[in-house]
Amino acid sequence: MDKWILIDGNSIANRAFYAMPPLTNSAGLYTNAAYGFTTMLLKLIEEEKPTHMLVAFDAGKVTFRHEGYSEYKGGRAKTPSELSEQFPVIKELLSSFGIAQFELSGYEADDIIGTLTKLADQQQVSTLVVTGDKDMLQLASDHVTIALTRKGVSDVELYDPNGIQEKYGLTPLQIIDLKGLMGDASDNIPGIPGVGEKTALKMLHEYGSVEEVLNHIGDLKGKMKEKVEAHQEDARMSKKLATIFREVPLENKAEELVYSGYDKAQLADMFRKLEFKSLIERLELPEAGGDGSGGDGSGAVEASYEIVAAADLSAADLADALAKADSVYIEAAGENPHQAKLLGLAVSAGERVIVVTADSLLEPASERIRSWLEDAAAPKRGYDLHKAELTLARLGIELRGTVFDALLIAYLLDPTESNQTLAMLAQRYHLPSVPSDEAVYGKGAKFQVPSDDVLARHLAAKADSIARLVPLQERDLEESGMSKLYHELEQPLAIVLAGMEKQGIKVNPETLEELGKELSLNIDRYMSDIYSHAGMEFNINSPKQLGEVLFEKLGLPAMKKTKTGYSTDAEVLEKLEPYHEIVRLILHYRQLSKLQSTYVEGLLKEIRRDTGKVHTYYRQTIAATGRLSSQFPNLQNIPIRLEEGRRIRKAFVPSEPGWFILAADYSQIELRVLAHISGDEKLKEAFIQDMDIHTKTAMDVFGVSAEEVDANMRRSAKAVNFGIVYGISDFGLSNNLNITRKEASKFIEQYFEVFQGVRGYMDNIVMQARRDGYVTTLLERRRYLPEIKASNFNLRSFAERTAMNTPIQGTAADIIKLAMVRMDEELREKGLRSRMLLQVHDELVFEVPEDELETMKKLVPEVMERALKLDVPLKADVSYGVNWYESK
DNA sequence: AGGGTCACG
DNA sequence: ACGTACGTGACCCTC
Repeated sequence: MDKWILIDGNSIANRAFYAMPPLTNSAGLYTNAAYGFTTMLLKLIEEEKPTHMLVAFDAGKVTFRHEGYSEYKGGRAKTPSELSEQFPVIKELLSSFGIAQFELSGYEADDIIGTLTKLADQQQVSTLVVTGDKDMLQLASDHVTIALTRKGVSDVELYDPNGIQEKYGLTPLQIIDLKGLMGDASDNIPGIPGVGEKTALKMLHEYGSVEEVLNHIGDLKGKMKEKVEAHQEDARMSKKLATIFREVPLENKAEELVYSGYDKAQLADMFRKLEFKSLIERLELPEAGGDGSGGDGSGAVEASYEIVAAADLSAADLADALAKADSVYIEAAGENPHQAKLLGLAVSAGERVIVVTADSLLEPASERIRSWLEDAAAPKRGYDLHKAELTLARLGIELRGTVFDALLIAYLLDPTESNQTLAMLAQRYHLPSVPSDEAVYGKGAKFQVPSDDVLARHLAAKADSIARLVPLQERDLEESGMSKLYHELEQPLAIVLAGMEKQGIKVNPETLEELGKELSLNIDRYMSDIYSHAGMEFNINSPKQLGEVLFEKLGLPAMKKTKTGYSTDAEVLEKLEPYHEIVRLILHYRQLSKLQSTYVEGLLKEIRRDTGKVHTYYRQTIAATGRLSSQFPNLQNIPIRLEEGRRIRKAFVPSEPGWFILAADYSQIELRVLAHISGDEKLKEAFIQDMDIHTKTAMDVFGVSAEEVDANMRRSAKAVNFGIVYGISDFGLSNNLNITRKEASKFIEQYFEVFQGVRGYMDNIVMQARRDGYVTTLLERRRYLPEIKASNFNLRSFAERTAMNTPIQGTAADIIKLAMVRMDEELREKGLRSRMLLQVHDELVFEVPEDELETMKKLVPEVMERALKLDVPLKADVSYGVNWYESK
């Protein structure tokens, strides 16, 4: 069975270019579009196993479309040189792959592909068209499926005629009419001004085609009638322009499409030239160049070190090596450091890397290494030493003297990058390549510890890589002004966090089990009620089955769709409540089963048999804003908003008899931070006078006195305040308050009238982000926002909101981190027995002996409030009780 | 493995 | 016109 894949080269190159970070090879050549294109090709070849492949490109600047309409594609921004220089590279890549490429002067890629799909239809060959251009949907048929790139390049959404019908309610050919009515700004196709997708779809559902819409102008009303009347010609021409020409003279070129696989060696050469190291690995292609000498012209430094087993060194040699250690790498298998198995460690010292396996580390002979790890005066430069500290702690080894952590620094340098592995860092800094963990260990069920030899080499490569990273990352940290943030905040915090995690918090299983029994009874009751209302049994937990019951069997109106079907989330269900009794039951069922599965059963599984405690793992290098995250279990999302769930907190108790749980949380920290960074006088004044901020906002926005603010006004003001912190949009606010966009827009305008300093901040920070490419917090934490310059409205708007939100959320994160480091010092210095256990973004939780209650009630808020001096006071409220629930 | 949903700040 | 509020993690289902 033949399978054709036809790729819109220009469209995919564009997508890849904007989806990938601005990657260059060491010669300075931009390679990001080529890289994205390549990953997509590899994926298509692997998954689709095509027998024929073609990449079509647009040729030249003028096509037949310009004959009737010279403005076609006018006003389009020039292709940036960083992209255009990659087209020859991409074409060369395609040759290496052995994939055919066409371009024909006077025609666009669409037309070539359109012509070939016509052929595919005639010959009934299953064909996949890959593009980022929605226009191409018009080519879909029984044999032709369109893969539209969604996010990035490799992620595509498939459309056949049924899919198009589902999504738009149109046939493939009507896609042309859609464009005819709404136009396309990127191709400078005018359409009818004022008609967007929504209006166009409505018209087409009613009349079927552009021509029929024009025949029924009489039925239209008001402004819309005038516009359609005035732009009839535009609509007709737009339809013509949007029609893909399917008669390109290609003669018998179809034979050239045959694809018979790529030549590994040839492709490897190309990948080496472009320095696609991870792809070379992925193909299991031989690594670049010979070892040591020669080089491959990539400019990468060659690794050269001797790997020595610690056991083979004399005591004197080992002591000598440890004294001049450049770096250490400690390997643990498993994601959860409270359970991870230590595999071994490697210390890089000059020309040698000393390797110790996990087993031998615990033997008496390794005493010298253990004491080195515990020696606070011996500096450790490593990678993810927070995790290492926890893993070692379970073996009775206390890691001390951390001065440099490549992971933590990589995170500060780019907190949005999720792949901060040493393999990736080595590549980014053009260091000798480090194999990926996946390549060495396998992943998932296939995970396997390799032979001692292979393991030693892997650990050595990592330790060596860290040693090489030290000067480079230190330079970058200094250049970006984050040295102080690292040395005085993040690194000390890592130690404090590890202490909290090792301590753990006691959870009473009986309390949870009791709650679980009660939940079980109720869940069963709701289940049978739901079944009887539905008239059948089904899996309520399955959104798919639930959707079918609600929207097909019971015929409730579907409000929202997801990628895979009907949306049944709480927002939708709440709107459906009046239609059917079952909806309320489902909402309750969902609430209860969430509590049962995640918080009763989930938490019970995490309680350590021996200590009765749960030990979370705070991750310091995940959140893009600088916040912490919490895993295994997540103790930052324990229920509180609803009473039923809040009762879970009764299970969190002190670990010593007679002690108390004490919790302190910042009041309105984000809005206080906003008052400070925006300098807004009104907002500052509100906090200086310690007013209820939402009431105050309502007073100012609605122009009423405190007594006149009713519950509804306060609720609106609260939503506006939230919106402000998130980077407000009228759409978001309207959604939240269930009001029209117009009304939301008016609210926002009124807010900005009053809080002009806030408006100034919002405008300013977006400009700043555009100018610098990043935004910062008060402590100089940085977040890059490359998409702030995107031409795609969505991407750009997202980046703009992020620019507004990150300095606020990030500064709040800075502040509580400062408070934690200070608090840890205070507890130590004052010799208090109280322990800091948890952080929940704006809240700190302690366990406190009774005789320290008075001290802590004063000390904790004081430390939190003095963590950083702002133009407005910080405020922390404190409370305590016999469990977390009671400390409210 | 990825999507949907929902818990928190 | 474009279609979203900012930041996370866990559980369940589906493929």
